[in-house]
Amino acid sequence: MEKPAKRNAARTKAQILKAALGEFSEFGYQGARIDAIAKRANINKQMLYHYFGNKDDLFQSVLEQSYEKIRRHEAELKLADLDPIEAIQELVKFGFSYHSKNPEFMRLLNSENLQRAVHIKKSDKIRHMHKPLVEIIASVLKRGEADGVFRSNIDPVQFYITLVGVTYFYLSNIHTLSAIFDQDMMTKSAIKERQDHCEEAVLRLVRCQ
Amino acid sequence: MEKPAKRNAARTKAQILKAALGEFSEFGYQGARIDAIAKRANINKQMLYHYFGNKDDLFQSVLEQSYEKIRRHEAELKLADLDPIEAIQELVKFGFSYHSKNPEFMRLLNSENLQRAVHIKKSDKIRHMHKPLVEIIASVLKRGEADGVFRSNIDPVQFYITLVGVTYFYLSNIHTLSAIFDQDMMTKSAIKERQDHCEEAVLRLVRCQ
Amino acid sequence: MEKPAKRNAARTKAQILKAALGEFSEFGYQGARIDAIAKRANINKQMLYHYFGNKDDLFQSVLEQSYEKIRRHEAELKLADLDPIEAIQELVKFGFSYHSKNPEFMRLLNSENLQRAVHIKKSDKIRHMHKPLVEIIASVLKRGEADGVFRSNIDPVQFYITLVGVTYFYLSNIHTLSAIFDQDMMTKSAIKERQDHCEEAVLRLVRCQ
Amino acid sequence: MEKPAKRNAARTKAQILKAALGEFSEFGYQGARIDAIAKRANINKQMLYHYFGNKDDLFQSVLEQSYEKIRRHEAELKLADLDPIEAIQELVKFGFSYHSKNPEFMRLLNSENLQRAVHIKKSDKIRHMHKPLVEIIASVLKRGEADGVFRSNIDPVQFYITLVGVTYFYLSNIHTLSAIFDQDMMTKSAIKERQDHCEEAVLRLVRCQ
DNA sequence: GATGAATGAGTTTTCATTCAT
DNA sequence: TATGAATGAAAACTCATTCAT
Repeated sequence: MEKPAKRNAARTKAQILKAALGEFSEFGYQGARIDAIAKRANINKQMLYHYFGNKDDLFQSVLEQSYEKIRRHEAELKLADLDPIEAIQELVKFGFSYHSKNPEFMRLLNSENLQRAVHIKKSDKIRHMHKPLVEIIASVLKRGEADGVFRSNIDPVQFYITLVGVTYFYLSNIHTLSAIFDQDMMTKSAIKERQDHCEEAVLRLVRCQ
Repeated sequence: MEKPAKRNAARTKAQILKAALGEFSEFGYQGARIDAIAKRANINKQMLYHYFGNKDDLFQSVLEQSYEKIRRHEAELKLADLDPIEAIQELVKFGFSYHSKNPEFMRLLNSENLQRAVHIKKSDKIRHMHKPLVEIIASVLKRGEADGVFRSNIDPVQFYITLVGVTYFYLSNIHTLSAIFDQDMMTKSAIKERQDHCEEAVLRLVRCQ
Repeated sequence: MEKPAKRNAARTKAQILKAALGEFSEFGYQGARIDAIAKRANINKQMLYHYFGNKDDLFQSVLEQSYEKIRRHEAELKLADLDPIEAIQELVKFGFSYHSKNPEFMRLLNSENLQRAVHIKKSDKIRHMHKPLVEIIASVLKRGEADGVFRSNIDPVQFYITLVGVTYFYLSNIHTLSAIFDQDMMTKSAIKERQDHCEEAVLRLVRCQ
Repeated sequence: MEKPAKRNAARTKAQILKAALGEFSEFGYQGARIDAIAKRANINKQMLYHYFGNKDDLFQSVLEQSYEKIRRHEAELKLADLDPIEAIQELVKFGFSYHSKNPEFMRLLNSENLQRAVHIKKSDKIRHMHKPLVEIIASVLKRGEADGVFRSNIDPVQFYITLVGVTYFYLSNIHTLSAIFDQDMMTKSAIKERQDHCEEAVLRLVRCQ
């Protein structure tokens, strides 16, 4: 016998978050519709307000959840167990595969930048999520330096932004890039080619000589 | 003597485009308000529809104008007159200064990517604007290779995307980056630091060894 | 005790339909105003969109309801119980009294013809409403023929169109006819005179000799 | 050598009237657009206001011209030269052929009835156009009575309305009738069948016994 | 006589949010 | 916890008409 679908706060909330992620990432904050989210979540609109306050707070929750997810996946890379070069390669690979498989996150950030990061700024959760990441990067760079394979004095934040910039920019702007360069950049081979290029660029950035 | 403010189609159109650029870049396509554009342009709303059809077409016109502008500025760099290394440095510098001074363009692209490049895809103008750019880049890379300072077989499109990625990504995502890394990335010194980092990264990408 | 005026979907829908019938018939589809309908219905405009979709669909609903009503009234005439001559007289009488008392229906049809029947064509409901009517007419004609009072081979659809034509045309075009013939055709006596004339015309059409 | 297209009041007016007839009859008074009329007429919108005042007055002008045209054609039938039966047949035939070839007039009247004949009521021209018509009909009926082929005391206005009703109603409501009876009533054979039926109906109405 | 730029009020439709049950 | 009816403000877009040249 099926459990009754009623009165299950946790599931309702999860449904709403999932639906909201879909809607927000598809249309951006401004283009997303509360009605559409409710329909996607198969719940009553009022539930959404009950659990999440309003559209802004809901967006913030979605963003928090999404940041948590990517940071968790990054943490699972176990970069500390890899030698520095491999760790960098792993990071590039991860950037491509994660954003390819989860393009919603890029689109969420896209929208959030358009909104000048209002939601992130309000979220203590998100703002305290990134120190570990910087520390992990810093430690990889340190180890590489110690091993004599990486240059010294590479700023981990700058490096991270470059790493993400080369990979993420391609994927997040893939629509405009495909259009202006008149080539489909979403094909598997195009993405593979790009990934190789990025690996090259990032390694050359850190390596000695 | 004041020129009469009335009955001047060219000026009206220019006012509308300018106002639309401001509004669209500030709030994105979805967040922009036709009423607000009309008010900014100090014209009657109907004029906007008269000259530009509708919100979509207006956005497209703004985008076309903006692409024209940046490509025109790029063309004025006279990269052919510089030696290859200098040309690359000039490109990095240009990327920073142009987008710093004209952040509207990045925000327009941001919005356009959220819309999956619908407007660019409709615009023949834009789609035929980029061949010259690729050719210029290719020629710089060729010259560097001939001079023995650049590696061979660097794809100009890949290179360009990387070049833009490292510079543009920082500036276009500056709000979220500032928030998550809890540092103000919009200060002059932060931008200078980033620019140096980018120059380093891009040169290392193309240089031999 | 008063029933509470709030939160009653059925009543709200009925109010909207009634108000829409009034507005559409008074001004035609194009002349009708959604705002005016909402005001007449004493409801919020959005309710109208919530329940009926848009102006077109609302018009269609009004039309369906109106067709249902007249066909229901026709069915209640119990023509099968009358002898053929009386049945015909009853039909003429009905045509006059119904359209006199419910001029909205004529005006709706007037508007719908101006729109080339777009709404009817979209409505399966309406298109399946008329077979019974034709069958009833056909059976009256058959009985009259069997009784030897009516001519043979009268097409029921042609006959029905003529029947309606002579009665309905007078009432539906009463404004232009009154104006061009410079007589008030809306007086009781004028309508009575017209009705007698129609009865004469229709009976002469079907009778033997 | 071509005459210059400029500064020709008569032609401009004629173009406007023709365009207005097209637009008004296609969409009705309310649905017609001044802009569209100007475009159809290939003239400047202001010309329309210059020559015809406003939308209402323009509609009235179109209506007057259209009534003039049909009355002129009717007058040319030379019914006085025909024997009464033939004259009646001629009238039926005329009704069909005229409205088939000039459906704009019906649509104009359709719209005008929706507007409760406001324009006709304002037009002295139209209101004085119909006496001759009634007189011609009356004279045909008189002659038929004198010849012993028509009944006596047939009211010419009633008769005329019936005559028009049976023919015009079919054509003016052809869209709704086709839809509800699910047959294409616009085919040549359908119109021929209807015309025969109408002739039968009208003759039976006037003939003795 | 002719042009087309300009206007203000209005039209349909949408949206985030709240209320009653 | 859940439902869906109800709201008011605002969104994009349109229209008849007038003004400046």
